[in-house]
Amino acid sequence: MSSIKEVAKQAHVSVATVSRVLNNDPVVKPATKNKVLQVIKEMNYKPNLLAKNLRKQASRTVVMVLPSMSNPYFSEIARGAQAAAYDKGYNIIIGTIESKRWILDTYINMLKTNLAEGIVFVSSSVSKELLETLVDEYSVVLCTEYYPGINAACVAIDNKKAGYEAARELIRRGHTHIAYIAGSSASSSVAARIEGYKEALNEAGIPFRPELIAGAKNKFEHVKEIVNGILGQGMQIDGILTHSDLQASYVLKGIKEKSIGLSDEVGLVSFDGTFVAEITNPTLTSIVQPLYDLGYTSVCKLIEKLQGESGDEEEGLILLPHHLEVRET
Amino acid sequence: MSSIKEVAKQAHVSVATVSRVLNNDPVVKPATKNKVLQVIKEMNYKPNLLAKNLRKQASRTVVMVLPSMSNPYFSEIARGAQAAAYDKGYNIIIGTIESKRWILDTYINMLKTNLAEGIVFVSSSVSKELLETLVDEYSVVLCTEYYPGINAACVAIDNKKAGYEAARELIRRGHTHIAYIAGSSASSSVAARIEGYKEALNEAGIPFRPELIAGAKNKFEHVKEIVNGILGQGMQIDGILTHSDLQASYVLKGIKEKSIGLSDEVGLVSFDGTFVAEITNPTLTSIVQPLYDLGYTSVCKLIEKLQGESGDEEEGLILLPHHLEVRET
DNA sequence: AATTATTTTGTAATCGATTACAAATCGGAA
DNA sequence: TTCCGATTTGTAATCGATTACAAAATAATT
Repeated sequence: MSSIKEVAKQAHVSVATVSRVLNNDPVVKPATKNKVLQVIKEMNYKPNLLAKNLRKQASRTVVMVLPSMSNPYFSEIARGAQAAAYDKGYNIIIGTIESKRWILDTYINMLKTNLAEGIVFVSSSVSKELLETLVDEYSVVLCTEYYPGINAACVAIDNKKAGYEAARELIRRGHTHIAYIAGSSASSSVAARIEGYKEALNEAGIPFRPELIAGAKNKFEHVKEIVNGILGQGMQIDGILTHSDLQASYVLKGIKEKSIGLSDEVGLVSFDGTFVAEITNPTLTSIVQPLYDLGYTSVCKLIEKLQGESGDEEEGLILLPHHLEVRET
Repeated sequence: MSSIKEVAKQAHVSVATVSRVLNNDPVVKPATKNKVLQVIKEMNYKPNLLAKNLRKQASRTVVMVLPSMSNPYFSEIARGAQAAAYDKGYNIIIGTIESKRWILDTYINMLKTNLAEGIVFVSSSVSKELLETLVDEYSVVLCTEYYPGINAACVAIDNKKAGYEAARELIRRGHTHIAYIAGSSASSSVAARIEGYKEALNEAGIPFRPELIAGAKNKFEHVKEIVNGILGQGMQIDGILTHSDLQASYVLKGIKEKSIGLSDEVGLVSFDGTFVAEITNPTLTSIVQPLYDLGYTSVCKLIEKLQGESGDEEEGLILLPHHLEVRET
């Protein structure tokens, strides 16, 4: 492997000059610059970034941690994140937890060992306690999930408004017994959406019934259990909100195979708006999140933070617009 | 940021000793080892991996390049790849091309600049020409797509057998006019599956008709166009094989909204077996690929290669088992 | 031509680890 | 005690870049 030293020797200049050429230092005389570039091309030289990174104490690498990869919701965020990193000239490591908590250490250690300069946590991929120990020392951005009291920027949608709009849509269609299949975690987005949901009920004069709310994982069996559980309590349901497209697809599946005792005329509105909403039969009405942009913006914010000189900026909530897409359900 | 030097000073030993402790060198006396470990803990010291990587000329990082992320087919491969990297103590960078060819350079440059030690190309994320220039100099593994004449290991399923089995299933059910919606690229897997398909036809005494084969992208509009094109030529179709679950879901969608002029009793078998096959209505009969294992094995092979002393091993085709999963279509 | 100012290049320290080799320490045998 | 070998530790070079500072080369000024 050719090094800068060999290039210097071949070009009859010092390593400093070669380095200057590599970094486009305008101080080098055009003649020498050309000579050096010539040699670089001839030798097919590429600088060793391990050395550069060490010297500059910067890896130009960021990490994005996702709960999982199998949900298209996350892939879309990751796609935006990759694009942002590319545009800003950074490398990005996309890591997933897959519900094995200890894997998170791998990614956090990248910060601690200088392999990465900053990190984006998507959804509930990290606990508040851990976050607290990180935000002071490292650059952290949150994506889709807000942690009150944590001093880190958060990029998300207005979940309360989204919950309100989703519920209002069902109410508009005349549904009044609306169940809410929330996400599994007690996250801020779930809480905010429920708030919005309540507000819509309230506005329509429909009493709020807590029995109609339950958390469920992105697993068919789990969703089925939850819905049947609510129905088993004798609750009449004519509308359902789900936290994700996948959950909604499971509801449809359950209805179809009659393992969920709902008529197929129940109103169904989901969150996310991934391609899943378009391949189910019937297709899903959903609150479409700007997933790509959420990923893109998160990484941009993080990199801005890394490059900004003063460390004490707003660190607020950055809300991106969502919209209701009415399809067949 | 604390360095090894400061640890050495605090512990009243040399940096060499600290380094030995960090690397579990059995030569250090237990007493000093404990003393050093104590200081490391007190100072909350973490070694700077940028320095270590430079010195050892190894980043313990590999790259996996995927055509895209939006297809669950690839996410599942990526999931396996991540697990393998984790198990082997490597970092992995998952990169997607998203049909912007120039992005590939980003990942290849990681090899050239010592940021990564090896690379896995999934599907047709790289051209044969480029591959040829890479395999001699770098460690390369191919995943799901084989390039004859290229000296790199390839992890895939037996596509010919899979094509045969898929077609045979439709024939078994009495279908004889079987269209094949191949992948968009002129890849080896497409060719192999078509070979198997032909073999099944041949075995059943059904004449092969090239008009029934067409490539299509993973886009609804494109699949619709292709299928309607075949039908427009007056071809009677009572069975369809698709290269992916997504394509099959588009066929179902087209049938349902009558934008594809097929009866809903047409036999449909897809490849992949992602979760998509389970959320469509009806659910998809498909050739299930061991996607997670394909990703896992690819990365393992790559790392083995990196760690192996002799560079000239078999480099052959590693075939993983697939199976036909009969669902509703 | 001599002096100064400016441009261009080179020398050497540095980033933070690893590791070959040398040196110190220790224990036991003569 | 003295010497030898084994164990343990330290010194310093090294990885390949960047960069402050010094030095050389060139241009401008008197």
